[in-house]
Amino acid sequence: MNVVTETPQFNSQDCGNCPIRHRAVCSRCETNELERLEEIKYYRSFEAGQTVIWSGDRMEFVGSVVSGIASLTQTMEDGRTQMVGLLLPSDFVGRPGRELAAYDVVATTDLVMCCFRRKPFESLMEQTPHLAQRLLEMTLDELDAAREWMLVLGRKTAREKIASLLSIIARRDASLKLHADRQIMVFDLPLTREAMADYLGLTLETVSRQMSALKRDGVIQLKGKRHVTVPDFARLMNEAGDDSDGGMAV
Amino acid sequence: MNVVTETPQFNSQDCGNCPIRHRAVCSRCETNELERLEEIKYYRSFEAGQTVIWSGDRMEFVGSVVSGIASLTQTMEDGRTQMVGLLLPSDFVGRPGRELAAYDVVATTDLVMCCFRRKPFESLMEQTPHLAQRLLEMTLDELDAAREWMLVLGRKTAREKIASLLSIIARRDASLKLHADRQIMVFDLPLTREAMADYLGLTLETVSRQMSALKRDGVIQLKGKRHVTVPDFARLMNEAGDDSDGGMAV
DNA sequence: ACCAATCCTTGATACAGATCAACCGTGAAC
DNA sequence: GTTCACGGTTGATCTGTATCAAGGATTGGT
Repeated sequence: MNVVTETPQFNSQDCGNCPIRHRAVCSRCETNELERLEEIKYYRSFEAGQTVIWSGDRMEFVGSVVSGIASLTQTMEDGRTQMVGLLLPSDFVGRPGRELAAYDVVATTDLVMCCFRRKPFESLMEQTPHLAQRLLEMTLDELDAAREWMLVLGRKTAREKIASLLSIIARRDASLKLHADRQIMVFDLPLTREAMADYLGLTLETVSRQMSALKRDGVIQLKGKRHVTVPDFARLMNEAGDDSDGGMAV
Repeated sequence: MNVVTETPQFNSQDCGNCPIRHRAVCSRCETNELERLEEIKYYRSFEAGQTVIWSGDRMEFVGSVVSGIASLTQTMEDGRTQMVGLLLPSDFVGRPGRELAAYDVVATTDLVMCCFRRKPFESLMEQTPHLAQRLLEMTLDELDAAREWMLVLGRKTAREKIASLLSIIARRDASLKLHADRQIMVFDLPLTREAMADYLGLTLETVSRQMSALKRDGVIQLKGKRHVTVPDFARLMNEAGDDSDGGMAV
């Protein structure tokens, strides 16, 4: 348990990002349910690189990412690792009903999480039907993301994999400008080359080479190692092997 | 819509396999809810190779596999395909709230599905909290399976991939004998070499070669192309690169 | 009995990405 | 100011899997 601070540095209003609470504030919630959710809520902060929870640890909480980025990682005995999920703000962590964590959760940037103690959360879920419905929606979205990623891992080339990852991060993180008829996107990569490799099922050398190739070919521009400009988002999508309309699975 | 028969060849009692109905028959269900579930239920049969639904089609139903095996498949414009899910008996198909199918669903063997018309199922779900809770559990299990598969696709060798697939099928399908201290498992492969390749992110030639190699090395025995005997399940698990205890993510 | 269609196996060769290795740039510690 | 650690780049070479190609086994149709 690598807790750095447990300072409640947000008040209730700041938690709009949290899909659980956000959804809880709805016409169907009775006041006391909302209060009970507040009672079991607390914040935790982590520094980049810290492990939030180890696979096999007892899960004392569920919660969602308020700010920063975390990753879900699986590791084989011989050290091969595969990132199985990227947790961006508003993503949910933890599984109601599960005692032990199945994956390592690592903060890849400084991270703030909105947590709920698991046991009381579970009982609240039984009494508050729309909590389960909301979690179901979120879980189905995650399942879609995982399946989309299976196509990336199983069938795409290294170059397509990189482009796929960049377009996912751009879609969720980038500041966007419209320029003539192109979408220009600018963002900071929250991942090291090694973390990108672990997500993409590649080595860090291959990631580095393909990043250089995409830069050379004008698909992206790099300032430093991490600051990325995508001059034409449709081109990036095309490099990723996806439909140019940028549509997600519907 | 490749419906072959819509004959209700099962009566209510036969549907014990269906997790939705199974769960519906519980102390918390009021009789009229159960009756409403019966009203919107119907069976559909498919022959091996038939497409249950195409990606992009309107989803008229959700449901679960009663017998046989189906696969969820994604295809890129250039024809590369990746299987993103294997649907075994009791697995759920379809997403409440989604209008259009995101994946092709194909019967890989003769298949019987227990279906519920989607719209009424959705309203029933809103009124019957434990249906959403049950679906949440099932979806979380699928998410775990998808993430386990991401490790297979991203980091395992061809030989390990084959062993992983065989052990998954063996765990769910095989008849099991205990012999001395070994677990002997016998089952029929429900997939062609090509379907295995699509699941594993390989070519069918590589699948064939690795099957031959596993046979040569005594990890499996083959009678014909499809009938598989695993003389020592722990050995197969070891070949898959997993813990020898055979445990799933918990 | 023959043919055609599937599904599968095996061999030869090509190539994408892994591996091994050297080196660069930056920022923190002393 | 030097050193060290870390993240990143690039080059040379190796190798696992894809690709291309030929042919075998089984099944069903005529």
